[in-house]
Amino acid sequence: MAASAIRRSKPSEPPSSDSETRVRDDHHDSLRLWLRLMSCSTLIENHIRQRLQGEFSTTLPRFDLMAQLERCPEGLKMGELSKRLMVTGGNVTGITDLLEEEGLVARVIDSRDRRAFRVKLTPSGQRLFKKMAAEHERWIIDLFAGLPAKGKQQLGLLLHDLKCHVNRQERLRAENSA
Amino acid sequence: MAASAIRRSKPSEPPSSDSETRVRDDHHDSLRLWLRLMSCSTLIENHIRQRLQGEFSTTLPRFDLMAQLERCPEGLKMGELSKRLMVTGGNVTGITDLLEEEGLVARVIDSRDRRAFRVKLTPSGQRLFKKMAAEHERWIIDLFAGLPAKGKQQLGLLLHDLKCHVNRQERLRAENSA
DNA sequence: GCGATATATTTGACATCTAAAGTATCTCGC
DNA sequence: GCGAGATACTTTAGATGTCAAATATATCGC
Repeated sequence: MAASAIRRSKPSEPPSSDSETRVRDDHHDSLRLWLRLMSCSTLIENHIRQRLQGEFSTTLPRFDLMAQLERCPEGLKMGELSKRLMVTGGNVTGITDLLEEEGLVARVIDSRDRRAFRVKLTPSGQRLFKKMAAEHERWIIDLFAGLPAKGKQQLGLLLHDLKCHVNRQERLRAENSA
Repeated sequence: MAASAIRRSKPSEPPSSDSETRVRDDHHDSLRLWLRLMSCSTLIENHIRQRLQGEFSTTLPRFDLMAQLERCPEGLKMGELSKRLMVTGGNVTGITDLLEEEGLVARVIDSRDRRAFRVKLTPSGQRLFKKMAAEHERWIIDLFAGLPAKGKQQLGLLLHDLKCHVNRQERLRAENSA
């Protein structure tokens, strides 16, 4: 999480609309867009983080990890968790260790692959997560309450497009550098 | 940064459109919206982070801090940096320490308030940041290239609204709990 | 089967982050 | 001026994050 703020644009330019100007505006839009995305995300994230800490004495990463497990009752491998949470494997190891100490998740040996195991929610982890998820959902709903439904839908679609687009761009870059 | 993924919605519901269903859909939209926002933001953030590390051996928080200073040649107080970067003061202390060791920023004593000082970019910090900012801008432009300009503008507006809205909601909550 | 290579996870060193307590300085009321 | 409280910053302990190296096990070609 960070604000990633960049230099302001150049001071006022003459209001023309030749193609070069349009391109420059478009570039400027990209940068500004990124800053706004970042700052929205950080704002909400900090809010959720504080409430998780205040009301459940837990953290967002732990909540996120449990959320992934909750929708996979058969459990998930560490690597799978790493991919879904978009963090490194070492990080998943640490968070899983702590959740395991707290008795909320368990590492179950995978008989077919002795390198790996499945991480599962324990019954107590399931119970706790259920409570937290309900509260969490309410926080989000309240935070977004009053925003026009139409805007939310549009925003959702645009973010979906953006995500797909960025994923494509990353794939391209990976291929080119290979 | 985290993916913050939550339980999927309930399995298929009858296609009605009474007011309760609309409300439920709207709530579901809020949650999904938050997940998408988070995941877009994390995706791009990780991309930028890796490139900053790979090409300049630096990190996003350091870049962000320098970016704030670059647009304030007169320098910024630690508290001001903390607000703008949306992180705690202790965190700003740490990052500033490192940047200072690297000779990129300097703490300048404020004669009017001996508790505080102004943090400024050193000439060498200015030179380095200029280079990094140009590259960084190119990365963002490339990452967003191909996305329709109209969509970008719309997304920018919607995110702006969202940010203002969330800020209002937070203010309200703060007042109520006070 | 055996060795080369790939995959799954952990470990270690270090950079961010937070919350809370500590230190120094300012400001205001008297 | 002087003491009470506010403000600016640092420090501490601990959680989260990265990368790179280490460990253990699979898998594939031969």
